Amino acid sequence: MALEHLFQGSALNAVDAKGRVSIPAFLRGVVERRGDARTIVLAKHEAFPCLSAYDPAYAALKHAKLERLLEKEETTPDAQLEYQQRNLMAFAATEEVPYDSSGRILLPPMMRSKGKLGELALFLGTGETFQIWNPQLLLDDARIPEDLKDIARFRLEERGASS
Amino acid sequence: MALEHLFQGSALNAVDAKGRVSIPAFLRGVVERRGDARTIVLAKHEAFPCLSAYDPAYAALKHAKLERLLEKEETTPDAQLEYQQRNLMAFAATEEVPYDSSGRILLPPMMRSKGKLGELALFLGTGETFQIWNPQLLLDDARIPEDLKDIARFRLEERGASS
DNA sequence: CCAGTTTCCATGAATTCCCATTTCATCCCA
DNA sequence: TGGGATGAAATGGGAATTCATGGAAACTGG
Repeated sequence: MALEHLFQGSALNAVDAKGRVSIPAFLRGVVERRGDARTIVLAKHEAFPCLSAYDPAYAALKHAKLERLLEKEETTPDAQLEYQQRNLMAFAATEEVPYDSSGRILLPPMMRSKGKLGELALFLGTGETFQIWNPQLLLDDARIPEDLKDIARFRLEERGASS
Repeated sequence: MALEHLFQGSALNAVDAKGRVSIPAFLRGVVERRGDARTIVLAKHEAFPCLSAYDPAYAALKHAKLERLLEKEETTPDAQLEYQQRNLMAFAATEEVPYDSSGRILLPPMMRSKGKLGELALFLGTGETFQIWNPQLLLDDARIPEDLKDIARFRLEERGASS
């Protein structure tokens, strides 16, 4: 899977009282170049305490990949079950939300809770997808490289918050 | 990974009050021959106190290499985590910036801080990528060969600055 | 009619774009 | 050979646009 347009860079944006967040313009640019939707798909990240996000076109791609995998593999009960589970996670456990003309989404309460997001949302590009973190949780996570935490700290200072 | 066009040469350019720097024309030439983008990717260098820079096509190549590695490796939790970490460093810890018609980029504040760049930026071609240094830090680094420091000193004198 | 949403507009800051100036190397021609 | 003339590159400043974000207005279902 070689994608032309990759999510890259970092930004720290505010979540307002209504639960709105601006998706950084440089990430929106990638979403719109990959497909023409002004929509993103949100999911709980499978390993980290944050959200994983991507565009609908990428979701379709991932689905096609799963289908091909199923056809290749033996249709053992195990493989079938795993396929069902993955499909559930990929579609039932995600939410698709549009962003408005100013580039903001309304963070669905369930996702906000799943991602443990507070007043600040840290956006991190990771190539095929991007992540949305509560910056404090990232700083507290032992699995995150120190250089990346430095970036989070810089973004926090930039905004005038103390880490 | 055999690249046809390699970054080489050195130049010392000014960073203006708005944080803009001209990318030397001979480096821009390589960027545009490798792909057709007029953008460069900036990252903190992993060993030296400077920035590492390259073109988006090279970034995509590096990404594809990572993907292939993941597919080969066993999908142990360890391998998965390492993959996540590398992806974060490769994409979240970098910034892609376009250069304008006159060949200048706006140095993102975070990168300027990470690279400890002041009013002068020393560009050094290193083949697959190039580096951007604060010239004084290069002169102060014990790991840098004396001959290279001579080049830096020459560039500084050329410009009328004292080393 | 009210609470929760969604849409729309307002603003200040940041960033991009555009044009002017300068410097330097190269070229050309008297 | 000695000046210009030419062109590419780097740099400076200001105008125009975009972006993130706050708040008001309109809408909706109950």
